[in-house]
Amino acid sequence: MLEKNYDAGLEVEMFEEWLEKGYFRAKVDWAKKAFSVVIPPPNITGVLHMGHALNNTVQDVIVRMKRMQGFEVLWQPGTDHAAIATEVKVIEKLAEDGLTKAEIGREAFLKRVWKWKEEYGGTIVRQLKRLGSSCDWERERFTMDEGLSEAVLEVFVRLYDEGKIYRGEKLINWCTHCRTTISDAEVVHKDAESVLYYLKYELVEGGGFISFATTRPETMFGDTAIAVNPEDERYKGLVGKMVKVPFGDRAIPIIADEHVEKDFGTGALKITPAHAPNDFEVGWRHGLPSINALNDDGTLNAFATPIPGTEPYEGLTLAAARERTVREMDERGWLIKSEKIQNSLGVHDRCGTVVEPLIKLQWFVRMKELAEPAIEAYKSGEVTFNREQYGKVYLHWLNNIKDWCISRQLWWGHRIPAYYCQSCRHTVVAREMPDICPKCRSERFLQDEDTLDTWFSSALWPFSTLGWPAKTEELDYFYPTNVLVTADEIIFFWVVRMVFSGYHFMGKKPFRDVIIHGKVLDEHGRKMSKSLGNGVEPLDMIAKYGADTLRLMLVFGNAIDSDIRFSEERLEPMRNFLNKVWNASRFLLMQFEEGGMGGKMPEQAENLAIEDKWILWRLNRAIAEVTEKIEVYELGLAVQEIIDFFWYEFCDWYVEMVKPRLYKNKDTAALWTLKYVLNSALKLLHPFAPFITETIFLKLNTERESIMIENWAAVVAEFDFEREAKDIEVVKEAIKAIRNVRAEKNVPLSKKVKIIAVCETEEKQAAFGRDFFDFLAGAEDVSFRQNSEGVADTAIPVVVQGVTLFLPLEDLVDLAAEKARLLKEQKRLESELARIDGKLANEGFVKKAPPQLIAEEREKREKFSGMLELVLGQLGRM
RNA sequence: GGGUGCAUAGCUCAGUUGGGAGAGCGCCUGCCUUACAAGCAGGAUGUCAGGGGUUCAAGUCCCUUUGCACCCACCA
Repeated sequence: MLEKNYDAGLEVEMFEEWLEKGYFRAKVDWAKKAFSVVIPPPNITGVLHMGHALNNTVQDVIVRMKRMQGFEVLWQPGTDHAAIATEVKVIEKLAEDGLTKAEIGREAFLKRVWKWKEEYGGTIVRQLKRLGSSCDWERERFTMDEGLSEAVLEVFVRLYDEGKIYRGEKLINWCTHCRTTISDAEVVHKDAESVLYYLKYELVEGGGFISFATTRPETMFGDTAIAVNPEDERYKGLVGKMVKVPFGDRAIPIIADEHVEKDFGTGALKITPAHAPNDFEVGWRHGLPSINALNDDGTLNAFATPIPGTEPYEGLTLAAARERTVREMDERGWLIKSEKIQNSLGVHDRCGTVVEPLIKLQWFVRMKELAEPAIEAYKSGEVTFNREQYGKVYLHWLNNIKDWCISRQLWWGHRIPAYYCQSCRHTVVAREMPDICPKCRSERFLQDEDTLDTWFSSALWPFSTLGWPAKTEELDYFYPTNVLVTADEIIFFWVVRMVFSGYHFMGKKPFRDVIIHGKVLDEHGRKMSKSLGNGVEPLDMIAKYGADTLRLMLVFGNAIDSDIRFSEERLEPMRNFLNKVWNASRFLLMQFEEGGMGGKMPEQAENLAIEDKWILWRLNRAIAEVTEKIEVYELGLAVQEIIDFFWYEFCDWYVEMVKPRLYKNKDTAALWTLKYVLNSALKLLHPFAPFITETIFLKLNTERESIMIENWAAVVAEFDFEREAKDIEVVKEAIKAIRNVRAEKNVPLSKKVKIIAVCETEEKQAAFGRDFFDFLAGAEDVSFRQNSEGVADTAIPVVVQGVTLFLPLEDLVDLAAEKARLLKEQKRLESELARIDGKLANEGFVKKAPPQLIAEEREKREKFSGMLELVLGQLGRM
């Protein structure tokens, strides 16, 4: 017997047992079909947030169903070393002890990071387990594991040998806060209000001026030209002339370049190749020198030459320098005016610091060629997205791809395997430090100080976790994986990079389906964030409601790709549903025990009643529907169908219908059907609510081991009881109509009523003769007549398809009211018929609509006209 | 500047090959019916943002207007 309420507190123990029994374990088994998924590895700095909860619920639902369907399922778990995020955390911790990373040195620092990882890195893994994630936890990997690091080395060396990795001086994005380069994908653009300054520089000869507009006057230390559009008549005479940069007293040329827009500002543009992407291009085209006036920490360096005779600029921050340059220009009359404009600023996605474009010597991956198979993969349908729009985003990014800056000035990460000969400066890229320089025979090498972008290693995740570069059976069996579940913001960082890495190194795509799900927002539709303090801890919700409830809430009532507004109110309906499941199960268990079956049930269906056949037929539909919806990753619709079936059909109707049979004689067919349907429904629900379904399943099937290793619910061809189902639907209509009348007349269910049913066919009689009318409609008994002759005029008529039911409620009847009710019904039926007749009379419809649909319309017409006839007949009687 | 998505009941949202507008919550009425009051039964509520088009048929496809959200971007 079950307790009165489900206790979610038992979930932890249950999970431990699943682990012990090895249900999540994946092994190569060529007799079975493989199904594999790689987890988007959470950062070791992470703690479980609602986004993770959603992401992992979706994956868990899919893999749990696949496992029950008989696939050999690998859900590959693991964590990411999260280079910047982790390094920042450890630096902060160091600061608490009054230390800096420079003070303790590289080796000691890395030791501390590893220690930090041991201490905190497993937090999120424990939390994922609490959610019920059925990963093969024995295969947990970490992006800095030995094996995965070997994969990184291999990839770097191979790409270098192929000429796809190079080192070069290019304009990169520099974060002055994190003191490292970042990739384009890590720069986010924020709208900003800036000031556009109109300045002028004096011509070297002739004493004239040229004016231009800029939002960054503080970069003028790096100006190496003034550019105008070649078509611009205003400046034609000036091109080739020199102007004086007041700061440092340099002279720079006026050049013509098509990049300059005549209509913006004054039509002239200062060119600072070292500090702006466009200017870098212009400078490159014109062979201009570039002057880097910035230190790594965002202060100016010695190239920031002041106006002769003034204090140095060196050491000033950019903000301070802007203020001072503008002031000094103004004092000399070189500031014409300033105006506010809207533009956008690139900031580092991790820390929010404004990104400075700088020229630096860095490592890059040449992307153009690598991107091609990834583009083709989407175009040919080898790799799909659950929504076309995400495919477009993916394509757009790949079509406009630029080389990927992969070196980072961090210590935590995979160190770049480039070695520089200390005597001849020759570069060797190799899996390990070379013994001897191939050029000068020197034996002294220094390894590159930089590490790789975190995403460099996660790009390899689908195959590095399976043992690559070794040739493993796992790779043969589980690669490519089947589906990747993630959020849209990760498409560029990760999805794209896994795809081209997969094609390049494995010769195959890394996965077939990419499922992009929405974000979890707070109840007002805002992002959950620490600064707003509006985050909701999944673990708190799990503690209060149980993991099953949270999981259901995250997928119910939302299309998979739309954002979810989280509110505790949304958890309650799911808790209520699970409570319903629990209590229905409790009731059934009571029946089975009282039925003296002691858990032993008949193996086969025998002597099924019409309602048994109906629910089995309806179960078939539910199984087909739920399975299909999960297959196409529409989990919300799958849950909707489970609830519709279990609650509104099985509990509200079927269980009520069979109560008389249970109470009277413990009807075996009813018991069998109840158990069969409940077991099947539990299986359908299991991927979403693994804990409660396991608990109930084991109580219900004491001889079984776990619901997890049962076969997925299957559609049974023998349950093709469509005719019975139709009759039961009419019975339901009738019962609803009777309840309706009772409610209107305020007749409680406890006041029993004799019902007279006027119907022709025996099947209808069989359906309407069931004794559940007592429970469901408060009927004392149902008697049948061929026609309505002799039925008291004071009986209330209720018309459904093929049947008129009379409720003799003499003392309550109000003839006028009943007449009005029937007239209303007549009107309704007539309008339905008019609609159908309109359709059927439409030549186009009859000619072009699918025959199936036309047949349905004809059927409806027959039904409604039959009902109308009955209503009219009754009206005539009255 | 370029692109994408959203607008459906009071609220939050489903509605995926175009074929009789749905759920949850809330609201109203009545029920302590021996599985469940976290429940049961009944009820009210929609110019599916506005306009145009395609089609026998449009919440669903196309165009357009308005409002909102997001993404990309080398707008000095």
